[in-house]
Amino acid sequence: MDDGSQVPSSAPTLHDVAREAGVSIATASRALNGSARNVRSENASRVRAAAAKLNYEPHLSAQAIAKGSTRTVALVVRDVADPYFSSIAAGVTQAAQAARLIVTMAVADASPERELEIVKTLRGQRPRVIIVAGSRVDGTGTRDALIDELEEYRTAGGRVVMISQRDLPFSTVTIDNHGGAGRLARALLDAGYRRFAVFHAPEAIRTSRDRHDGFRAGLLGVPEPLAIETGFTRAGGYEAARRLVERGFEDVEAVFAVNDVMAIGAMTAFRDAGVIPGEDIGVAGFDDIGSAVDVVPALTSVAVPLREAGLSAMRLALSDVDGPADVRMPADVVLRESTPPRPSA
Amino acid sequence: MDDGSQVPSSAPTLHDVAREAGVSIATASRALNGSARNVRSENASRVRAAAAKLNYEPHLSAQAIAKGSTRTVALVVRDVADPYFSSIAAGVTQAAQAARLIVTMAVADASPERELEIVKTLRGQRPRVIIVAGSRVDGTGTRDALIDELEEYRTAGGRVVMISQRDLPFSTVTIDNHGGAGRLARALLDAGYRRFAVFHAPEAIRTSRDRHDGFRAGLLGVPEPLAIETGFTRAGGYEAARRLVERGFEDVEAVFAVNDVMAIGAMTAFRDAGVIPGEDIGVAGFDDIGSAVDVVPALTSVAVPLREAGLSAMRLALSDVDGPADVRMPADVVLRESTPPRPSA
DNA sequence: TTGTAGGCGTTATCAG
DNA sequence: CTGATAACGCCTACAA
Repeated sequence: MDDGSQVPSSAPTLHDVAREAGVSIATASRALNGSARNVRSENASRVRAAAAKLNYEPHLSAQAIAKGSTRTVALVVRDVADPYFSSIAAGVTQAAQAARLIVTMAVADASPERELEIVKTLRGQRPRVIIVAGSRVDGTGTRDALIDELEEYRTAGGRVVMISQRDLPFSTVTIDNHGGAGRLARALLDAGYRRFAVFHAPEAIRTSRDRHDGFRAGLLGVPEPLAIETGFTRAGGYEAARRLVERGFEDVEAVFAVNDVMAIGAMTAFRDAGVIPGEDIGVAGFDDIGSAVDVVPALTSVAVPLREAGLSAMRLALSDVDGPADVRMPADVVLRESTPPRPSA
Repeated sequence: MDDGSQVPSSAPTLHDVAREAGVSIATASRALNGSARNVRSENASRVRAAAAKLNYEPHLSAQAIAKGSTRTVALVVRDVADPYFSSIAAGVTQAAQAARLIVTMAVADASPERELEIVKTLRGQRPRVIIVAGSRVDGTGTRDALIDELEEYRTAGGRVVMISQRDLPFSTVTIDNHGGAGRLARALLDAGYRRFAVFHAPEAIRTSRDRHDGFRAGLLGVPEPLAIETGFTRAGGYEAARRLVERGFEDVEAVFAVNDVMAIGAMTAFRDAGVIPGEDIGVAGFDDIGSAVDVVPALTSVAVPLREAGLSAMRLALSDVDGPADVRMPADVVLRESTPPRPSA
């Protein structure tokens, strides 16, 4: 009646709960979260009842400043829509929710500058953890700035985990790119392939370089593969395949695209050009994303447990190791119809 | 020398900046963000210099409680790894970053209870906006609880936007599921198909039901399609196709799976059973996810601008309309090789 | 233009 | 076991 508040009354506070329960604000606080043992059980239930009645939810920001720490983990990815990153994100959020942590996500697009800027503003959140996923371009000046930024964050008490960015002074979850690609090379040799092309991204993209290098390292006693540089995306793969077809591909029996989306784009390009993948030319990728099995022919790839990588990253962040720790995710070859055994020439 | 702090000195505060610049805390605050006009430019630059030197970032939680509002957008999705949701998430984060907002993400898995719980704890963040994406099961008791929760949040000053959940008292971005499916039906009729099967999810999943209904509504003068209920996932599509093959499919010329991942799973199942999609049987999906064109035969689908939906959701949230507003995303048929024109019988 | 002081919603300390 | 009261880091009248 006399309340008359039609304005957006903001959410109830601890104060309201305490008043409703007829206790002090301190008691209410203790009953709700603190070492609850020290509050008379009758009062405790009064408080809980009041909280329930008012549908009270504690103000996380207020808690954060009072306690001096948040329950937030910040995740930086290059592109959420990319299955590679969204799988990692799924793993991270799963582990975070299990630990009752909130994950905030930022997208760095393709630019290292943006990534730096993001990490800067992320620090404002005072997250417990910052996880940076993504194959960052290295060699740029912003790289050092990024490291400084993260190191400062860490000395301020934060935890940093990198996914797939080795050689940085932080805990890292790495994918065995080099080894996996090497094993793929040998598997293809075993299947009878001898002459290869590699569709790779610019050297600055570490993941691409590692896979490319690993593949070449696995190749023994066969000619150096033809290297075609292109974008790290589906479109890149498509375009590289088209270039290969235009150039003529009599001297290549199979192509290795450094990731699956590129490989799938390449397969489509081949088909569009009348070249049948798996028949006229072998195709292999890396990552073993879900659609690898739905494509025709099913794509030979190297399986990387992306979701697991996200889980591991959180685990690494939460475990209280002192120095930077490393976890290496396996990468196992999965042969499928896109690279059928080839009668040795 | 006398400082002796080796412990994780926490991040610099405004206090530190002020001291470094030799001004009061208030002046520092004003120089950094407030109506900066009222501070002598010399002091202003001293403060900025000090902030830069200390690498100061304002504590967002502190700002939040001081100002009484955050710069956070909370996004609830069913599964980040699903391309449907990750595309929406990409749109949301893009728009949010443009508006200098932080997005926090929570994953509701498959359970409505979990969704309710999430929205509850989300309120603790006091986000400016809550966006709920995903085709929620309706008819459950938790549905009403969810609505209550969100309504309370809104009266407390928050903004709510639903994606793809019509008939709720909130602003909504809907996909034209019914219309799109109807147009697909007519396009298939035009292509000469007459007898259909529909792979759909349980009735409680609204999106599935709408697409199913829309498809039937578009069918004129042909027999009622065979309905096969299954899961809303790739595995569901696979399994439904296998069931169809086992049952015998002489009486069906094409199947409509209510989403692309189901359709793609179905195509793989057909192939595994020796049935060639696009030749022995037509297949169509819905969503037009990226891999629809990479699959063979390329999948006929209904294109839904998912990323745009995410952008629209943010726009809706930020625009200051009074009542719930609605935005409807178009859904356009894309015919591809999985449903080649069929010589009318 | 600047500084002082009070307040935001919690937690934590410290007497009662 | 409970209740004042002082933080936490920042913003913003209000006063100087």
